[in-house]
Amino acid sequence: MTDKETNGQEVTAKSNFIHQQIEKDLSEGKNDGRVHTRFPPEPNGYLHIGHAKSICLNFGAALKYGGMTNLRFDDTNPEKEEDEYVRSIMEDVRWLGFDWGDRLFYASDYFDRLYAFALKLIREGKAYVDDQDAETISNQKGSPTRPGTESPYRNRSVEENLRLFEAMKNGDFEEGACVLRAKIDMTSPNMHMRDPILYRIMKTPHHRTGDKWVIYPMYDFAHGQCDYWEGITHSICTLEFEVHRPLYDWFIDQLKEGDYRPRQIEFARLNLTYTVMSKRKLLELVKERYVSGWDDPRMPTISGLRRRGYTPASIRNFAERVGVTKVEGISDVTLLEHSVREDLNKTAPRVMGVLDPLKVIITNYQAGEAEMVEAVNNPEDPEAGTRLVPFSGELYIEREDFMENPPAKFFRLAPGREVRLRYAYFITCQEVVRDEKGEVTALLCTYDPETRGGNAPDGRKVKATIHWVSAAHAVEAEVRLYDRLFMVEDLSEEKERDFKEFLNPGSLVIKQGCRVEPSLVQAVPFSHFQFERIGYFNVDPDSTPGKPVFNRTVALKDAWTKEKGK
RNA sequence: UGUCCUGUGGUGUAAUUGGUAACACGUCUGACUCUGGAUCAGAAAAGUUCAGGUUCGAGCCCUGACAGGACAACCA
Repeated sequence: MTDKETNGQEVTAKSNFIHQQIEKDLSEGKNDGRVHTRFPPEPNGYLHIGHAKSICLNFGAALKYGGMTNLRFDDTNPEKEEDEYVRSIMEDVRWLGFDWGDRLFYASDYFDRLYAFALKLIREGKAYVDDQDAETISNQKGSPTRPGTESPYRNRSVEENLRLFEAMKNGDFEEGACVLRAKIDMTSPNMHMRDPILYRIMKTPHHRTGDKWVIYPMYDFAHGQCDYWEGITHSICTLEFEVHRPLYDWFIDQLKEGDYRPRQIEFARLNLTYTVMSKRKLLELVKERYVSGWDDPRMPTISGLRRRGYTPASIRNFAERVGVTKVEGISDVTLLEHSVREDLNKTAPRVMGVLDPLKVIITNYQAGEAEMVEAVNNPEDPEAGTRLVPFSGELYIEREDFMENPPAKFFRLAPGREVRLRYAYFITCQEVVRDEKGEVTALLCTYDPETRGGNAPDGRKVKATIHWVSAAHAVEAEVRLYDRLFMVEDLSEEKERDFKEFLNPGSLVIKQGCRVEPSLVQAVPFSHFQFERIGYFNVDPDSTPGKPVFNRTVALKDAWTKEKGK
């Protein structure tokens, strides 16, 4: 990880409806003027760009109003949760530039208190053990348009409930034999209020509590209470939990002693064009090897974006730009791409690299000789200085930069035409060399020694400047070019077919035999570069000594490609 | 045939809380340039889902439609 740990402070959050609600709460003197948020991932997968939005929102709001943010793992389902995910989530949050201080919690930290709270509800006649199976309970729940009916076990005595619940905890029953339910209202128009399940029996070891428990609380029974015990004031979550809010509030009502109470506020999750954002689908892509892993650079995961070459600042800026609302839409990936280009343009050192080499022989250059030319490291940053790049009579240029029969708006090299080799000399193409199949294998060119450094003393201009590397000095590299993972813009509109049918077969193109300037031999994994005129690249950890591997983060904006498309 | 949420340029958001639609990305011009990058200047693009109503005045308030979404896991 070579990106600097910024703590996200420089993100001056523009206002949104959540900030407005926080300000209203503050002005009404709620919760002693405290603002305390939390980021509550379930450790059942890697974090993605949608989580990044939530992280920025939660940590950002606390930063803005002088509050704090807790990191809390919502680990109430041992069947899905693993330590690997816990590890990766912490890494990703830190990498994004946020700090939860010493406030690292797990829902499982509260299992004892949750159990005690359940006991209290039973004693108050507000919870009961139901012996029915899942299907029966589900049928009794009714439907969104039809009220539910009460369980025959609903009115058991407090004593019996206490005894049964303890037996549940002691492992006296099999999985599925019974559950603990809240006694609320089976006719409520809100399905979540129809005697929701509080505890179920699961004889699966938990990643943190081991086999201490065989009963586990449901999300609804855990989340709000954890918020309460941690002193959370604003519990920000996504829209699908909106219908859970009355239940969230009901539990808080049972728990609350003073004036303090946490408040749940929902916002629309992030959707991005040409990708999927559900952990279930991402897990499927990983498990079935459609991608190389959670950190495959084509994945919208934070680890994937990191490996692809995205920077924390670019992701934070993106999160800021998409804003926070309750409108479910889909944001354009090009906005994300714009955010990295903007950041990398200011910070990435420029280098020269040729993806598809075409040999150029400078016929009037002394064979076997070489010299160093000075190149600017970053025109956007004078502090970045300059470097020396070797030049010789045998070079490689980009195959795309030469056309034998150039169309009107093609400005680059062509027979008889003169162009500038960046930071070096003007060259003119004199002759095209081809193999027996007619394939162009080399170009014979002449250079003008007077143009050293890139300018002609006689003031003559060239239409184009192209990049190059010296054949003898260049380092061979592998370059991985990425394109969108899916071929359709909005996957949510393709409900009829399996999402995997829309995978883009060309999302990864591996190019071997690329040539990069020698300064790149020892490039450190995860460092960023701009290959001049091509795009931004990131060193992949697959690199080996002497054989770097680069990932294309994003291409440079390219007027010629656009012109070609016309 | 329910309850709740949401409808503003192509996309994402704004609109001093009732005062005459703004910003970003994208698109299109042009300038500049040793990256067809960056930068700079400018343009096109919504009259706010629709219909009524209140008001001197409505994207904001009211009513009713319409459209999209969420909710019937012992998932979160």
